[in-house]
Amino acid sequence: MNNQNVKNTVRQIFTEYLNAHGHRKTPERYAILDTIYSIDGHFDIDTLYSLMADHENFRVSRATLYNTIILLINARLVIKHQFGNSSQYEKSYNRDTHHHMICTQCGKVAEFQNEDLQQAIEHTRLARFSQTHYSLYIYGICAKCERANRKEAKSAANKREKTTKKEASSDK
Amino acid sequence: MNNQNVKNTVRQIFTEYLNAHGHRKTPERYAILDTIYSIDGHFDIDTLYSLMADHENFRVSRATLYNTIILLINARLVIKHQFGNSSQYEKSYNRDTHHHMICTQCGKVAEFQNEDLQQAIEHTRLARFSQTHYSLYIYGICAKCERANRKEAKSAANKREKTTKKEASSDK
DNA sequence: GTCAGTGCAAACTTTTTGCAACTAC
DNA sequence: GTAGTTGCAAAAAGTTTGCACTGAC
Repeated sequence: MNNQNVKNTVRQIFTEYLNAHGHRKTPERYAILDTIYSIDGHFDIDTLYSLMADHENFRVSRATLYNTIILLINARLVIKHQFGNSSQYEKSYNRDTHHHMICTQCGKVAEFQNEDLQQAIEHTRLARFSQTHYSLYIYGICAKCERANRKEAKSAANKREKTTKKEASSDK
Repeated sequence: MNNQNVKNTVRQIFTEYLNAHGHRKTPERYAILDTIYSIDGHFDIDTLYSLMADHENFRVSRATLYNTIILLINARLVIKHQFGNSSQYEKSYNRDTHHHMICTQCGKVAEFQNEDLQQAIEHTRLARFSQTHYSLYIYGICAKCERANRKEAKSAANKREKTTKKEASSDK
């Protein structure tokens, strides 16, 4: 499905959602939906706010962004994540299921796909709970930070050694 | 392992961590660790702050809580979650691995265990990334909200029907 | 004695809320 | 016309920061 098709489809889904819940179909809401579906990957409210102003040439307030994104989440067109300090969002329609690797040191988030994992999670039966979606965050240290840490550990070890020698030398 | 044993062990692990990184072993830090390991389940900074004052009879500032909890996370004694608005934490040593069900409507978080899922996730090999831990959040609607929604959908459908009839009656 | 760590308050960031103006219905 | 939405600004909530004081080493 190409990008324009996706946009048309999600607009339709959103319209149905708004109708079904007695909400108004304002131009702001559709502009926000369109902008979100132009973004690849994650974004936060601030980024979306800037994009709305720049690309779409359609200014909406942050309050409206917060309001609208709640509707989009309920319409299952957007997924909310919470890594780092601010909430991150991403479009969810027609997007490959993926999981997240998060470096606990530098905060970098990378996506990866794994069919088996996906199947296992989606087929989990939960009592008294109807599953709509899920997020899997795997935390650890990315290759870059790993290298940095090895260096630090080395120098820390050196430092300890020197200290143990009771400042035998005038070395700082 | 009983609770006191766990507390002793984590204190020891923390001591080693502090030594290894050249941090000081302050009474505040140990009091915080102890309090955290007295809590079952999740807690946020505010809860911890209150508990410190009430139970431990040892007052520490929020700033110190934030500082210390970063150390505890790095020492792998505490895990940080981010559902809802504030960060949630939980002890991680000697605690059964579990996953989370989160109701997107009322925000309630429940834990569940699933050995297969756990195995599948832990044994996932990731390129250029050394996994330390993970979080699996399954979102959906809990039984309670499900029931509430069925009621609401019903009354909304009634409302639409009336509206479609072009206000045939004087009904509001 | 020194400097990392602490408490406090102020600052900052992100999100929510109250209200007047606007507009989809 | 009216009630749901919007924008704005103020408020709230959570977290970080600067600084003077304290105490672990």
